[in-house]
Amino acid sequence: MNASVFELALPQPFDFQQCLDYMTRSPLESLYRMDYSGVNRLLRVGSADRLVRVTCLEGRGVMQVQMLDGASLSLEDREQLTRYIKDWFDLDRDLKPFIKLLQGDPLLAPLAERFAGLRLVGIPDLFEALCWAIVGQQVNLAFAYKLKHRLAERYGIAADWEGATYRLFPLPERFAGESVESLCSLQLTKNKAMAILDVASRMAGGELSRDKLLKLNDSESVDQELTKIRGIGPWTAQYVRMRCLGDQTALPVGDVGLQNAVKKLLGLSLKPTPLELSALFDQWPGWESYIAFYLWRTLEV
DNA sequence: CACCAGGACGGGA
DNA sequence: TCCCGTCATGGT
Repeated sequence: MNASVFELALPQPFDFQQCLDYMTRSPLESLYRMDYSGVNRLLRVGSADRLVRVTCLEGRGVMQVQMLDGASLSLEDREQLTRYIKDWFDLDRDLKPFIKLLQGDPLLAPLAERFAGLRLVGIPDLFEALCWAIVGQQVNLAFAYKLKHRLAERYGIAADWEGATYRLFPLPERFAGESVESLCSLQLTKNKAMAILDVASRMAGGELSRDKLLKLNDSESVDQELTKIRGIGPWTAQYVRMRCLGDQTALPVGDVGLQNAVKKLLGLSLKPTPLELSALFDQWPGWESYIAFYLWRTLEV
């Protein structure tokens, strides 16, 4: 047994291919790279940047995590990486009740058929999640991916492996002393540039962190903590609760993609309003984020 | 050239 | 509190 590889038990249901399909949706994704059997990405583990490969042996019911540099992991590093991988693929969630909910609802049953085993792919790093949400405000996804790539390319750490370049999303500290103008040169709007610098500064100073947000007892407090930052509105806060904090009840009602998905689902002639979305989801309490995530998939498959 | 895109903000009723 | 105009930038 090589100490550079470890395994995690897979929950049921779990469909790795569904997760990979989601992650492959944009050819512009720059933070990880997929192939036929898994995904590689550069991650900071402890104080080192490690190239990590994730695959699944679904017959044995395990996920395999491999360090591509072949070097072993300390126990502490392995625990940290395990935490990250579990959050990335939402391995600790029991989806059985969710599948039951889908199957028992005529409106949602098709989702169970099409996406069974798909996990809500997370963005465990708060800074990355916030930046991704900020660059994604009110622009199409293709452009959002370009902006993220430019951020990673200019400010992130890179490592080459087998002819491909892998990038670590920049750390908040990297933006200390950066100007709004330098971010705007990447074609971020002024407001987005200022928001990212503000978030970076708060996180680097320890005032804002994922752990602190997780310790708040209700979603309203989280939204309040986040939306007090200029440039972070309700959509961004809800999005971060959904993709980063693992809040099953998060529902980005202002999301135009979700609105379009529901419009399609119900055969409406107009996009539903946030209020209408909220009322619709009242019948599925506790699984808002998963239903929203699955509905997003219906726009791309 | 119009309209859209996985919004945010501020002023006015 | 809710509504609405405005900002801002690339894609289609």
